[in-house]
Amino acid sequence: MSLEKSYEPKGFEQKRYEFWIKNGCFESSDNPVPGQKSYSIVIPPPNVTGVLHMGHAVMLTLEDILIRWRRMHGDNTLWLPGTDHAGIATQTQVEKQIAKEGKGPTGKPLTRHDLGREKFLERTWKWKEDHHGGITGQMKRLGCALDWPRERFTLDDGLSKAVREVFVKLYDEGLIYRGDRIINWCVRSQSALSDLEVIPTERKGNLWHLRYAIVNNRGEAVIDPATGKPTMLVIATTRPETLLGDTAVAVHPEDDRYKHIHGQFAILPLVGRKLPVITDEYVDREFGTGALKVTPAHDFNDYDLGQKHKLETLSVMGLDGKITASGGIYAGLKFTEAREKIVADLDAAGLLAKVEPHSHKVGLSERYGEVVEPVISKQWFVKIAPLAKPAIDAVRSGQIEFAPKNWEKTYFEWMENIRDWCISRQLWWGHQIPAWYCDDCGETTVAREDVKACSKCKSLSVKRDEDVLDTWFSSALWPFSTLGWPDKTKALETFYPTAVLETGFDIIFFWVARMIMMGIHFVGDVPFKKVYMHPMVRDEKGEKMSKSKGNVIDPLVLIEEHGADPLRFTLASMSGQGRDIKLSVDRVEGYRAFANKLWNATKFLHLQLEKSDEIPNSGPLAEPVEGAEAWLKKNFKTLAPANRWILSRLQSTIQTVEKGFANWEINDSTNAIYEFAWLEFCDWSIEFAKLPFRRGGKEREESLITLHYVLESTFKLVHPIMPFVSEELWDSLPWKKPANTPVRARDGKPPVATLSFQAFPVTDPAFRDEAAELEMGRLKAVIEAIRNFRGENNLSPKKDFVLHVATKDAGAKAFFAAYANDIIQLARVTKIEANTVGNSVSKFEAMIPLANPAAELRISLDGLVDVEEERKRVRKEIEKTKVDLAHVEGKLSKESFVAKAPKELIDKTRAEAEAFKTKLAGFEVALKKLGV
RNA sequence: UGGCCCGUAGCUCAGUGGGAGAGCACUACCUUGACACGGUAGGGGUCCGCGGUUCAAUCCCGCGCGGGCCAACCA
Repeated sequence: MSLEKSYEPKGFEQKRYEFWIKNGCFESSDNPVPGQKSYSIVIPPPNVTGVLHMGHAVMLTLEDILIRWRRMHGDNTLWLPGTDHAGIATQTQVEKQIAKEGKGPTGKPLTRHDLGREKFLERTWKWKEDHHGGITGQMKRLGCALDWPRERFTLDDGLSKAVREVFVKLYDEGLIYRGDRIINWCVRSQSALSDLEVIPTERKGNLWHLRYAIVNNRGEAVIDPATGKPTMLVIATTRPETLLGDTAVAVHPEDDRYKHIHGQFAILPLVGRKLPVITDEYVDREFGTGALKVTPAHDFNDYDLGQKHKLETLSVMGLDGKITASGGIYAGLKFTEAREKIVADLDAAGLLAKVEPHSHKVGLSERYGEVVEPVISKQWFVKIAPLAKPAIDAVRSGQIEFAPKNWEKTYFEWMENIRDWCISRQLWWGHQIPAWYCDDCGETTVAREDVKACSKCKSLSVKRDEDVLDTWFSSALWPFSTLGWPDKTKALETFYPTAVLETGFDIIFFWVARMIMMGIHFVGDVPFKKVYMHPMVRDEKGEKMSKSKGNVIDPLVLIEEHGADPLRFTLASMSGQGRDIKLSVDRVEGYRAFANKLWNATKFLHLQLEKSDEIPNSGPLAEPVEGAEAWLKKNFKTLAPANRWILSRLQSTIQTVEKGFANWEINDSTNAIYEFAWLEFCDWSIEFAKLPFRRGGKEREESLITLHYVLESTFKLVHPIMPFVSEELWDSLPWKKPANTPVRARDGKPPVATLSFQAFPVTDPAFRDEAAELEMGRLKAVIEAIRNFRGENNLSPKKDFVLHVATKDAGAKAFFAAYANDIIQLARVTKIEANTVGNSVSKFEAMIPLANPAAELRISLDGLVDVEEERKRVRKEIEKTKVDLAHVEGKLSKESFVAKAPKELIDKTRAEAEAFKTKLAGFEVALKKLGV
């Protein structure tokens, strides 16, 4: 099989993916073979109508790496795909669409109410069907090894059944209740929101200081001892309109300014209502005037205060965004209008002490960015504390581990201060709450099956609750609902608990914590054993990507331009960072070059394997009958050092890559592969092999077998990260085996040639060779010293020169005898001639002293380079060596170092000092040779 | 206010209790039979500051400074 000139991902990515799907490469089994471990990950389901963004790309890449890696290790691997119905987001999109289509009966744009619930849901389902292929298709383009036949959707029948089961059970256990509570109300969407869906945002506003007259229980003014006049309590507020709902004022019990008003009453400005003065340590004496107006119906903290002090709760702000009838003369005004009017009226009445600018946090709807009002409303809640406790314990006891570990702290902090979860939403797109209210007796019936009659009075006049559940309610069940729960399925038995939950830290509370609670409560076991948090992707400046800023880097564009693999490699290599990834396109281009490098190395190997022209004994080479690996192992001792060296380096690489995958340090894996493949294999191994390739015969065969084996191993190592290009190149190799994971062989499926079914490399001590690594290190240093001479003198590679070598001992002599040809080849030397120590080869010469191998290298400068240039080079070397020597000698001259440092370190340092001295002396001689 | 993360070459980032690294960018030379998405050589850093522990600190500890995130009861 011949390869294209260079890496062009468009030519093969789609084809490869189709091949994997056709052959069921990503499918898992409910019946693993005996002894086979199962490994499962459920995908964090993206919004079904969404478009793939960078956050998805990170998540999908990292999960795919784990899945492919475990599959190559022989596990029964399930990566379960699916999508989320995303209540508000999807409903809003459809509403926007129908609004464009026409006008309703009142002449306003068409709303969902004009269509009616049934019609609207039909439209939304169609919308879902139309868009579903978008996001799933994009996952496929990224190369995700998802088990597609098991794909689920949070509103499908099975999941709906699970949702219903959970709701009914929690209701029966008293953990779901309906009640009037303060909640976040979004006027725009006419729905309740959970705390998490409200984003506190800094807004500029004012602090209005209002005057409340203080009276006793008989209505007489209370005299302020400080002034001798009737007390006017000044209270600062950012929301004057809420005063209509005030039912108390509060001061700190220890605040001396206000001790005389304890137990008295305040007259509510404009309204005239008598409010009790309460004391509570919650009040901050430092803020404003140290006095607080309490509006239990429209502020979360005031609500708590109200509960504690048994205050009346008076709703004055309606769900329609207008002041309610309780607001007296202000009834019917919008909140903003009411504020203006009330402030004006207060001012007119002389009750406005002062106004000062003040910025404070206002809750905005996550979805619409509009102000969210705390109001009292009848909603459904999950009583969360009893569920949270075991979920906290599971993490504390280590049953679930977070990585990075510090996220556990965040988790605990939230879980220990958790509020009840408001789960009802006034939407249509979602799981409708399975509660029916009886018109006759008022009973609430909650049931698994749809209800026709009241469970208490049997009346047929029952109405179903119109609301749906928070989207996250169904997401919380995802790890087990997708596996068939509440039925006791084989899938559940095989794959629950899942191995890993991998996601962004921004949904720890929305999703991760809730899955843990629900999993433990309903399945009796944690839903996953590990939680891996990946960083957020930001732009080059570190800013959050957003459409409005126009700084979005579209992963699909990057895939289109550079291929899925370079993008994946980039994201994986940046995954080790703390919380943020600043993505730069440069990096993607760099890894595209890496893919191209692999491509060309493979092309070179093909060329060599097939070569049959002028060189003797160099026809197409077949794989050794026992296989390359066995052959190499058998002949390892007699292989050329360069071959033993790269095999040994491969072992270290395997070890690092494996450790990185296992310990959630995937960037270590990517770096190890990159450095091995490029800096060791391509830069040195291939270059060393060119000589034997040119000569033909046994040497050529040995190097070919080594290179083939190492390259194939590299493809296996990189496959989880870059599945497409690794498979394309691997498949082109002549000696590949269809399948070699033991599990696949027993699985009854026909073996197809794919890396998915290849065993992931495992380190083999038989291929470790420290002596070869040491020897090659020396050889590389010799070659680099000569290259440095050439480079520093700007010597064109075309300029030839002879290298004169004077060896100082038998070892050095043997060394140069063995590697003369390699040095000639790689350092671009015409030839090597033997010389004796100290023997000049011309009037001006470059002399390169070597410590190990002990030798002097000489190059005549006649007609080659400017002598002054070479002097500069040598002086530079001398300076460098002097700094090095001073450093180690400084250490050795300290008594405390010699007394306390480990012996090996001292020995090593002494040896280094000797080597630097030798080198320095050598270069000083060299400088003299240059006439200095 | 509390918690967390980050501060290393011009840029994006690795890294280690014992002489500072990569990629990109930059300079010079090179179309050498895999690769110009390439090769070779090179320049460039008080590893944020100040203390402490240690024979030895960029790394560990403390205190600052700067940037970011999260949770929040300052109306």
